Amino acid sequence: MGAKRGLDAQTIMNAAAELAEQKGLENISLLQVADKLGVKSPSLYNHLNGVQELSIGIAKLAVSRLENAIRCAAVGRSKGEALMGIATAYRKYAKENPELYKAILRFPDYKDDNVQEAGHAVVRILYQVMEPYHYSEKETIHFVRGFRAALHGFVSLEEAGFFRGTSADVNESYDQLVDRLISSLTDRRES
Amino acid sequence: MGAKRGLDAQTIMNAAAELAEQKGLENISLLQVADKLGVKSPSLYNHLNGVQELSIGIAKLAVSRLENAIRCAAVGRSKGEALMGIATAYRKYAKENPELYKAILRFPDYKDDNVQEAGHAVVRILYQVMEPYHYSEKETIHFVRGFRAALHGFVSLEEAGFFRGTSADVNESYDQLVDRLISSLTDRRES
DNA sequence: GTTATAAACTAATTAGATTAGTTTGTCAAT
DNA sequence: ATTGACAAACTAATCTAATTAGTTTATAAC
Repeated sequence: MGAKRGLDAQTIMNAAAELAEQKGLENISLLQVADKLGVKSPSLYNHLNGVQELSIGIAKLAVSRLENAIRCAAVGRSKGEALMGIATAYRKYAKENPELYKAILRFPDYKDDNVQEAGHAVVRILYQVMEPYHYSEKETIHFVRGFRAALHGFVSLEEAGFFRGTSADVNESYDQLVDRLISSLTDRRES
Repeated sequence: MGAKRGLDAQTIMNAAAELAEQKGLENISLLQVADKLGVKSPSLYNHLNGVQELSIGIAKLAVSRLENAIRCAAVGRSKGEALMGIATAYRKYAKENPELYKAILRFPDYKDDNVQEAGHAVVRILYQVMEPYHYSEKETIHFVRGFRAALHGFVSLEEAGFFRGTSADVNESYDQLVDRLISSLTDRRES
């Protein structure tokens, strides 16, 4: 029977990512991924070493798509405008791919250089955008950490449903948060 | 055999929380919780309806402890000082209880009034602290959402290991972030 | 003391991950 | 064109975990 050579790791990751977005990150199994691909679950072991590698693969996929989205948002813009564009793209990505977005969080643990590398991609774009401000390296790092934390915190609390109780416009809350941080930057420059 | 009446839901949650902190939130099972309590896993079903209720229980526990920690941090302080105290206590809690902290995120989904209630506890303290600023209700909500998002985002990226690559002091990054937000508040008042 | 019941138990089913060992296409060298 | 090696699929089996059904037993109320 065995129809040969149908699969590779990338195909598996794509199928898994799609399944994750449909059924939730927690609810995917090798069994279901294999089903979706028309093979038996042990066959997947020819291309990956168990379910943890599946998680890593999904996380890499998620990060590289996020990186792409925010890179696009930054081109042709600078300083505050670029940061605002990145913030908007970041939240848009998280809203459109909530399960993939969650996958990003649970992965720097994996001590895989390749993965570490991917994890820094988002930050590297922010460093580039920060260049025109001429901050010191340390000051840049501090700001970028905070900025990214704010974006991540907001979108993940939003997705988790923490902002549902109150009526105030969530877009407005996000804009205000991002504005506060960007303003704190320009204020410093002008002082 | 059956030794009777040893358990209740609270005892189970406490054991589960302890186990979660030891072995990781993902790695706890009813089997292990039951073992730790000296019973068989089906016995747990007399006190809860499956593994999801265990998650809910752990989450409630985690939130109520967090609420307690930040409430203590706020007493006797006001405005910026109170917000800074809360920020410090928030991060301290997350660092000391990383697994419990993670549990908080995956729970507002559960449509349980009791849980929703607990989820708002942290925010309610922030509303109280904001009162002296005399912001409108909507403005208060916007700020509180952003503030909380920043705290959450920072501690969860930190715990996930996203700040490991660079050498800059992480405490300093956090202080700067919180300062930026608090300053943006007082600036507004003074304008 | 008897009895009802809650709380424990055992046994069995299901889903999932993983390993071992087997089969079968495909490709490359003859 | 044939064949032999290997990669990639397979089946079978094991293990862990959740969950359900049905049974037993301690205790509290009478």
